[in-house]
Amino acid sequence: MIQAQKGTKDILPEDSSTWQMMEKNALTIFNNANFKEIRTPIFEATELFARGVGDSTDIVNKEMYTFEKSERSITLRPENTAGVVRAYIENGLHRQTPPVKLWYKGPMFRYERPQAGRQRQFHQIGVEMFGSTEAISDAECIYTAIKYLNSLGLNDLDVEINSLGCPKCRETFRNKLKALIKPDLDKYCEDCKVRYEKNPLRILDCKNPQCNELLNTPDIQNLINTDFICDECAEHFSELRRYLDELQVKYSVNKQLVRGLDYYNRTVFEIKSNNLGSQNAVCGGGRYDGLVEMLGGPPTPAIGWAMGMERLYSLIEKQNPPKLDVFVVSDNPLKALKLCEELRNKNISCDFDYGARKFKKQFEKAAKLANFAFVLGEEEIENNTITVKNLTSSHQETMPKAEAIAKFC
RNA sequence: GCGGGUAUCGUCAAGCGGUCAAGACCUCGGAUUGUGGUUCCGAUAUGCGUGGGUUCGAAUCCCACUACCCGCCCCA
Repeated sequence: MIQAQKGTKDILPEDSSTWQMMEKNALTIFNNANFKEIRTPIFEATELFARGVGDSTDIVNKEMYTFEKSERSITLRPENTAGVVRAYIENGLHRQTPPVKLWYKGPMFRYERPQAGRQRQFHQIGVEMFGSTEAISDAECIYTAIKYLNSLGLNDLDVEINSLGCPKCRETFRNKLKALIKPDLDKYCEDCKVRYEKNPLRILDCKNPQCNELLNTPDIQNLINTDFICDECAEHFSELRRYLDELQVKYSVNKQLVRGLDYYNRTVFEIKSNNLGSQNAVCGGGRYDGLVEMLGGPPTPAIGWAMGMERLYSLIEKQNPPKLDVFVVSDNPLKALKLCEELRNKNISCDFDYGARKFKKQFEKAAKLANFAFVLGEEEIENNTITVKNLTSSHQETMPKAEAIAKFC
């Protein structure tokens, strides 16, 4: 027996109403806020992710599904920001009046050990906004995420924000941090030694107790807690905070929030739930003002976020699959099919029994699947009538066919 | 890459070395021929993840393998 691959899952019919609800809410909320949907390919040139996501990230170093085809190196997208940026540049979307607001949803692929809230193929839904540095766009971006989550019935969530500063102030901070870490570098974990060279900020994110201990010196804590970012970035951040306050968004500032992707600068944020187990982030995002230019486009500020749909799914209340409007009960399958088609053309959902089984069996099935039964037996066929039975109240009535159909239009 | 756990019908699940591998749900059929959601009856694993071994005898004990799940790391 061939099984689904490790870390992949079938989304079964019983789950589909819930998934459709997630998608429907996204469509209305994002459309209303002038986000346009974009769909990019599921595979891209490996180099796009190596450069776009960053070669110091775990995603690029050990989690990509990469293969060679016709001497090209191809990778299944591990996230969608790099792909959207590529499409933005390639299709000249930067010629449109800014800001350009996009949203997407679709499967992503990361080769990791699966566990609760983590699969190898999973789905993300996200937004990207290009062309504005204004803090108000950061605020709208975060607000849109919260609004979407609320629409799914998720209100008990923790929003954390931080500012990483711009490349300039980050450089200063980075050097100061490296200087403070250097004397004890050999005591840090292997990962952190690599991070020290490639992306020292990520050391702040390390979960290793030993490293945490080492970071817990007055000098380092002082550096983290003193605003290391430049005046301009600080102003941007406080502006954002003011906007969020005005929008009555509850958040906390987490100075150690760094995010694992290299492209972020200034604003970063995460939205977490306590009901998820250890993979507790439902949403992560931030500003990436340098990425468009780095991938060959004109200098363009941008900000975005992504949510893990499977994580959302496990948090939201499951939707019951909707019942059919009508189930046709008949001992003449062909006539039943024809009646069904007539109903379907009028946008009435319906089905019938292929086996011309006993009416008892057909009613059993009707009650399970539909709100109404249309009985089309010999008598009804002869008189061109239908017996309409309300399966909730058990009330039934025979009437001309046209009248029965009209009742549902 | 490193820890821990579990594998019995489509699903949940009992079984702890000895007649035919409980039970429940689902599905299908029946309870005098066209009316359901209640009730009653019946059907449905020569099979207990795979391969070895121990034993007169194994789903039950031992070994190996495989798969999946959970945690670390990281991320959504």
